[in-house]
Amino acid sequence: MNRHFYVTTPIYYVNARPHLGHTYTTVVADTIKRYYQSSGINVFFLTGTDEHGDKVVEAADKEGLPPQEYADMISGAFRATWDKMGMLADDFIRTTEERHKRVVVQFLQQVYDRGDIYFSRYGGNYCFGCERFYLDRELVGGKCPDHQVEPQYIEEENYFFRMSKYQDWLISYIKEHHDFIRPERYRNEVLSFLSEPLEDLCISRPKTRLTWGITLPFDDRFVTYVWFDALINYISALGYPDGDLFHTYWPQANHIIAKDILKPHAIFWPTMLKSAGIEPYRRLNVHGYWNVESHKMSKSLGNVVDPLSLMDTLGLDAFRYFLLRDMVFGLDSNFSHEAVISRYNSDLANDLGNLLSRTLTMAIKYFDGVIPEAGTDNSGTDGELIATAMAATKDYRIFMEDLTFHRALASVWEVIRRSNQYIVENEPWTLVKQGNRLRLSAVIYNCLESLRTIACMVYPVMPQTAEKIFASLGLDPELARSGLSDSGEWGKLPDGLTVSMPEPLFPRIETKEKPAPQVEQKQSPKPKKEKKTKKVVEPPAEIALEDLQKVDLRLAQVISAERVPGADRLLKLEVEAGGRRTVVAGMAEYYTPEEITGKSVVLVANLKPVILKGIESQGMILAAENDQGRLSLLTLDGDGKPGARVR
RNA sequence: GGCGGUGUAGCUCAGCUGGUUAGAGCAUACGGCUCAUAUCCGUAGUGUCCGGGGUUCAAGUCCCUGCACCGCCA
Repeated sequence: MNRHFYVTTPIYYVNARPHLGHTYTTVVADTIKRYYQSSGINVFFLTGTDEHGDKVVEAADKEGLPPQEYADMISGAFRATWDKMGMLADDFIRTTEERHKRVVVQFLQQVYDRGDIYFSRYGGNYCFGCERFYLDRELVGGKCPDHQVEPQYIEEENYFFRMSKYQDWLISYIKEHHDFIRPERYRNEVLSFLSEPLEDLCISRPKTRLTWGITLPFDDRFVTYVWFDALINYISALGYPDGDLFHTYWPQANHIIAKDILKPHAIFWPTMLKSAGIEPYRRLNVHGYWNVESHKMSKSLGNVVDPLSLMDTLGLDAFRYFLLRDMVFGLDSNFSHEAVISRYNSDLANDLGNLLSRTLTMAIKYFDGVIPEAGTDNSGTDGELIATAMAATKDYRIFMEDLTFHRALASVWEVIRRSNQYIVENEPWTLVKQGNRLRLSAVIYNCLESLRTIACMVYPVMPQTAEKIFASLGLDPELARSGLSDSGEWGKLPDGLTVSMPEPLFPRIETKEKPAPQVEQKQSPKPKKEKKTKKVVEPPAEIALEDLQKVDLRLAQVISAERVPGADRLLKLEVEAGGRRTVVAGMAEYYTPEEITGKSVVLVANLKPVILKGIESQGMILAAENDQGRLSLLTLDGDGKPGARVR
């Protein structure tokens, strides 16, 4: 096995503060670092911030700060967040640092000298928000699909990287190296993208438009395109080209990214490296998004969860556990308060926390806290407990290395469950009454040894918890950090140590059985709502009055309605709400056009318009759902003038 | 429109190269224990394995097709 491992997060763009997405990526990298380190491997873990480009200039302007000062501030926020979370990053690189700029310049020169950079003039529709050109067919109604702004035609000269030259090489490289990009879905996606001709990459920006960047070594009228600059951080931080770190760690480079930056990492970066004469990274590991309370995480929506505030209530370890246990690496997941509490109480408090607590209590009660000898009487279900633990350890390693953390943790929980079973099967309290000290020793020893094994496996994900368990077993907590290097052996726990009872690892979080803010259903027509006692949908966080006032709710009357061809659910409605407008509503499964026409409904009037099946929907009609998922419109009880404000 | 993915118990998901009565956790009901953070253990379930064809002695698992959702590309 190779003795070195290099894990990176992306360098985070400093136009926004750290949020859950960044936190997840960094927690994954930290977990990987701890896993390998604990297994006896030298790991280098890199993170940092990406600080050039016009979006940074824009964000800085908004704050009234010079770009560097602004970048210092946000970069500092990232660093402080990771410090507070105890991330074991070995370096934190910033693209505005000299050491980075120097390498970027050298890299550009290498690629230039190889003849892979050329100068060209072209023109097109440019969206300043996206910092990119658009083809006509990409525009929606003549506007940028992201920013809803008309792009401007500009013509300019720029430098281009001959990415297309390396297309065939890249395709065969990906095909020959099966785990170069994983999970496989993203590998397929890249290959599918590469099945079309690749365009060359524009790698410069004229200083007339942007000065916040690294000047090209071969033409000082231009700065480097931010992606070209940023990707190089992965080697500049290692001291490319001569640094020892570079030689030691680069061959084992594992990048962790979210799926939105797949293309730069899977296509730009390997071809850049190839051109510069550098070996490709070892692997690209791609994860999905966290949808927060059923809304998509996105910078533009701004519905981000502050990771620090969440950790304060849950505890760092529990938070990390949830992130890794609930997301299937590579797929999107939902982040809901309900799911977090459920995981916390059942997995952490009931299963693990309670196992430690009950085991230690017995060790203290029956043996004065001194770990007994394993003894010679292993007549009960000892063999099964040990077999489960050994098998789980093996699975765990496979899953960890495969980045299927949810399964790795499930394996650990098999041991935890088996241990709880073991206690019930062997009834230490009965052995005490029978005076069977020999058998009692074996049972208690096995429970304690099981906890040690569990702590070792849990360490990469929940380092503090692992150390607490070690400490309460009388072991040096530091040993938890290297516990995986000799796991897979039963009986490593020395007898004779003195255990101690810690505070509960995970005190239960009582879900106050609040009767769910039942809005008095004044007079709901027929859709009798079932009492949703169980599925209490966690209400969103409290908002202030001014937040509510951002929403423009209006009474609207449906003038006409028709089905949208090619969509089972959609109705196209014409409504009167102090002015006519078109709304596309997903009501076709529940209302016919005839039924809905004439109804007085509630319209969200200032919702950003969206295009659905080619129709612009200028608002949203409110409806509520019953247990079967059937929607009923919110209508008016009495008179009201269309367009009236709903308060 | 093209390519790819997903669709399995109320919820979240396992089910490898097709092979006995389809599994786990959570939630639910009932029972047991008392060492424990009212925790733990056991039992009980329910599933048209998205629909429709087909291949096969045998399909959740392969092929075709339709639907829904998602992603990438256009």
